[in-house]
Amino acid sequence: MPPTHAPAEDLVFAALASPVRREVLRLLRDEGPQPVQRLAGNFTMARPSFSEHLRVLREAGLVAERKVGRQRLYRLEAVPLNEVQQWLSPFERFWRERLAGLRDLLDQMDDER
Amino acid sequence: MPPTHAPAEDLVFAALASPVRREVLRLLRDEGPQPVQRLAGNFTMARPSFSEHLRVLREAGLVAERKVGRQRLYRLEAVPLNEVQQWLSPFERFWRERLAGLRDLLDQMDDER
DNA sequence: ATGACAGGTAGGAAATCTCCTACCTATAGT
DNA sequence: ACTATAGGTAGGAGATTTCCTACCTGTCAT
Repeated sequence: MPPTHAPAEDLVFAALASPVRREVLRLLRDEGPQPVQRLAGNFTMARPSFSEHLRVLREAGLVAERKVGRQRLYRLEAVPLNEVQQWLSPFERFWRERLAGLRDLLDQMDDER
Repeated sequence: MPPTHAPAEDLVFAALASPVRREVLRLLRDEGPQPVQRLAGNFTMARPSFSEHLRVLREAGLVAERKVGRQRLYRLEAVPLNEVQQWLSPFERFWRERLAGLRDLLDQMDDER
C-alpha cells in the first residue's frame, strides 16, 4: 500500500460495493429527496437492516438527512462521486481503445459477409 | 431490489471496494503488464493473500493473465470499468451543480474581501 | 396524557472477506 | 534427474458485513 492513503475514497468505494446502496442512490437521484419509509419500500429487508445501509451511505458523505416532523428526509449528496470519477478517468482511454478495436473487428466481419 | 439485476456490475464494484485491488489496477495501467512477483512487491502481504486479490480481479474481468515460461503476466482489462462509468454518468450533473455552487460562493467571498 | 407512527440503536447469528501458514504444480536451469 | 523458482490451492483464524428480532426515542393526533 502506498503512503498516499485516502480514507474518504475508501468509504465511498466501499459504500458503492452494495447493490442495495447503489439502488438507494439511484432512487434519490431519479425521485428526489424522500423519507426512509418510501425509500425502504423498494426493498424487502427489515427496517433496521435498511437503516444500516443508510448509515454507511451517510458516513461516506453520499446522502444527507433532514428532520421534517417525525420523518427524516434523505437526499443525494453527489459530490463524493466526483472522487470515483477522478479515479476512473485515467483508465478511460484504455477501455475506449479496446471498445474501438472491437468495433473495427465487427465492421470488418460485416464487410466480409 | 429491482428485477434488473446485473451480477457482472456487482463483481466489478465489489472488486473496486479494496484499496489493494484499486492499486493493482493503477499499477497495471501505469507500468503495463507484469508478472505477479513484481506486482506483489508493492504490497506487504503474503503471496497467497495477494493471489486471492488477483482472483477477485480476474473474476470481475478486470485483469487477464498469460503464461510466459514459469511466470504469469497480468494485464489490465479496462472494459468492465466502462460499466462503472455508465453507472456514474447520470450522477455527474448533480455533483457539477454542487461544485459550481460552491465555486460561486467562494468567488463571492473573494469579492467581499 | 395516551396511543400510534417514523426511524433509530442494541445485540447476536450467519455469511463473507482478508489475511495467514503449509503444501502442491509447473517450468527452468544445472 | 534434481533443485530452485513462480504462483497457485487448501484450510483456518479473526474481523467485518449483512441480516435479523427486540427495544428505545421523538413527534403527531386525539
